[in-house]
Amino acid sequence: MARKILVTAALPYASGQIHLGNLLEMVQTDIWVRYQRHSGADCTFVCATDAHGTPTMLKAREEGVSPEEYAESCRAAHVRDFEAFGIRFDNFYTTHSPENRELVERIYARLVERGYIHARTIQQAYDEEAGMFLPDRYVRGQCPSCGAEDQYGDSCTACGATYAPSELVNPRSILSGRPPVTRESEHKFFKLGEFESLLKTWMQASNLDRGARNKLAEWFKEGLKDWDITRDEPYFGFEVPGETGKYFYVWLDAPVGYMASFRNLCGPGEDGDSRFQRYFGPDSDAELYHFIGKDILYFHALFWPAVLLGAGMRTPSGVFVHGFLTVDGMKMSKSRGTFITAADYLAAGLDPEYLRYYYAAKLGSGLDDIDLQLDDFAARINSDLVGKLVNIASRCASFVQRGFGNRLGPRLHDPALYEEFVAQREQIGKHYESRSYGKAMRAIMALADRANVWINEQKPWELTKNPKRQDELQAIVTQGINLFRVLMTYIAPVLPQISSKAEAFLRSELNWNEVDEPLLGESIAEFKPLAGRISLKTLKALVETNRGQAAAEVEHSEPIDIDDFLRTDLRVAKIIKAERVAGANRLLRLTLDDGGKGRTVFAGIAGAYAPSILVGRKVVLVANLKPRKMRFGVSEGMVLAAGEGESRVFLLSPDEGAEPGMRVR
RNA sequence: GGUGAUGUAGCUCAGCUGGUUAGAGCGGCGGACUCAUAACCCGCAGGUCGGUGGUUCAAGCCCACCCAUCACCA
Repeated sequence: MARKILVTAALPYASGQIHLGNLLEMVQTDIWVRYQRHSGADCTFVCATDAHGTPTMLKAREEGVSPEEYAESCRAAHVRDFEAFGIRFDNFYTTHSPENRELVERIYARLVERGYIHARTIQQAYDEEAGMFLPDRYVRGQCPSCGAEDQYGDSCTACGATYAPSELVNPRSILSGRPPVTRESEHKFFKLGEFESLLKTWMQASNLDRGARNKLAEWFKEGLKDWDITRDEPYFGFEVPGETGKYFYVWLDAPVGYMASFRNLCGPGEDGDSRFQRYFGPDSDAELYHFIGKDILYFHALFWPAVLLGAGMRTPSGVFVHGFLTVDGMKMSKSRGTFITAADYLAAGLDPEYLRYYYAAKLGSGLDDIDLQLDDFAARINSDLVGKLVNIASRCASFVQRGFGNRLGPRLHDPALYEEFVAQREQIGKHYESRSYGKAMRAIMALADRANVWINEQKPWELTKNPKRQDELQAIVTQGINLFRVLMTYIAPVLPQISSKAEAFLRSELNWNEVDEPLLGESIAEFKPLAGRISLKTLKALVETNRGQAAAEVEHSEPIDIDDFLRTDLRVAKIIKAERVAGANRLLRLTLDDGGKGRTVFAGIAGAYAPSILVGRKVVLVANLKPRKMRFGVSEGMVLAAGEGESRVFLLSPDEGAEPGMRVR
């Protein structure tokens, strides 16, 4: 009996654009789902746009449309982006749906019935001009703890203190800019604390990573507090039945949105209902897994199972938590150009399959962050995917075509080797199952290495000259093609496009459970390159373009703390020598006195400065910039200048008295 | 501040319940081959496994402290 599995990925929020971080999760989930389907499980994958909440309401207002219309346009954009990356949902719905409303109301009614809801009056910041209560993030002011300016209402980015918005010094609403007043409001609370022991039991029984368990244990230790599940109008969401002007908090209806998306997929009427019940009924034997980022573990491993337990429904079989994506070792940032959206990636002409492979190669089961390094990215695609894997088909195909009219031979030359490849299926499957895709990729690439070595040893190119050994030659290249076929089958969950191209080439389906049967005696299609190389230049250009756009919106640049800034070692330096660089019309080679041994820096300022007027001038130098090898030599730093480039470049210089080597801060 | 995670060759990472000379891929250098998308193959160089102290016959792996990085704090 095939496993029945329902999988979800975290709901992307309406107002956000899909970026490489969202894609990390979607790709992780999609690979798992595809693997399950390949290996014979009945696996369903649903998701939705998280439509509700204050940000959606305000954005819609800004754009002069209804929140429904706005959320729908976001959903369309989400669908488009995910499709481009080969994410194969069975349903991508929205949380603003009739199914979701019905489920939320039903669950809430049960929680009320069983006494898990109580009312409490709270004090909350209120913007009188905007006429609404303010979420913590909509109040800014001075941190009560360290005095840092312009901090959010919930925590300080400078000192890390957490507090209530009312504690901020000189608070103001980011909507009207006026100081908020405090108003009372009655909210509904969910008694999370009553579920502590049930949650602990659930945690033991369910599939959670060690890291996630640790985190939960930490929260249990702190004690579980009641959860505020309502918001005041105006709000975009579902109204609480029996109340006026009260809405369910977006985080209550979002996870229910998983169910609602599935309910929608099941179809209307009783048939739909019974299918739905097979997955969500209390005696369901279906597995239910949520893929999420570590930032929303609290919601998925505490609130969500507790709500389900409270409503007498089944709980998730597991919650799979992944880390964040960093780019070149740092958080994605608009100003660094590393906040890359799905659309940016595609616009740069990069193949989505490559990102899928790269993520797969680096993903493990834990919640460690994944770093996207551009050089590493290019290297892995070019050497692993193209140089190793695809190359196997490429180097064998020419023989099959020229010598045998694209027909494979009736036998393999080395059946034992083929068996070894088949024998890896189980282990690789386990790696997929446990989400250790990195290990799976390594195992596959190790086999690809073996295949390439084997072909080298067989030297098929020497046999072409010997008419008596044509059968042997055909058996060798037939084996090569078959080894490729096995590997493509293994990697198919990661590379849907390339593997379907491989299927077209092999004129046969890649079937996980049938790799032990080699493809013999069949005729195959003419070989066409399955994947091309990428150049580092394209990748770098992607970041550069983004950075350029970011510069245009300075006011939105992300705040950094003083330590971030101090990592940049700025020094006063004096230009000793400045000379044009032959072959580069924008560069000047500057020899600098930096207070130490001196150094050489290439600066793109030739369009604006004649070398002669620079000598003796003092500038500001980025002293700890990694040396960069250029065609003309190594640049050991950077001099600071303002402007867009070409002739519009303006060097910064210190006032009189500053000496080379002085730190700038 | 509290808590958690991470720190292994230039880069990305493996290293099972502690056990012989610490591994792979990429990059670098040298060589070989020519079937293949300058791909593939062989060889070489590169690490006091963040630091200090401890437990042990034996520690990258266990313990303590410290340092650095990242994250979370509903």
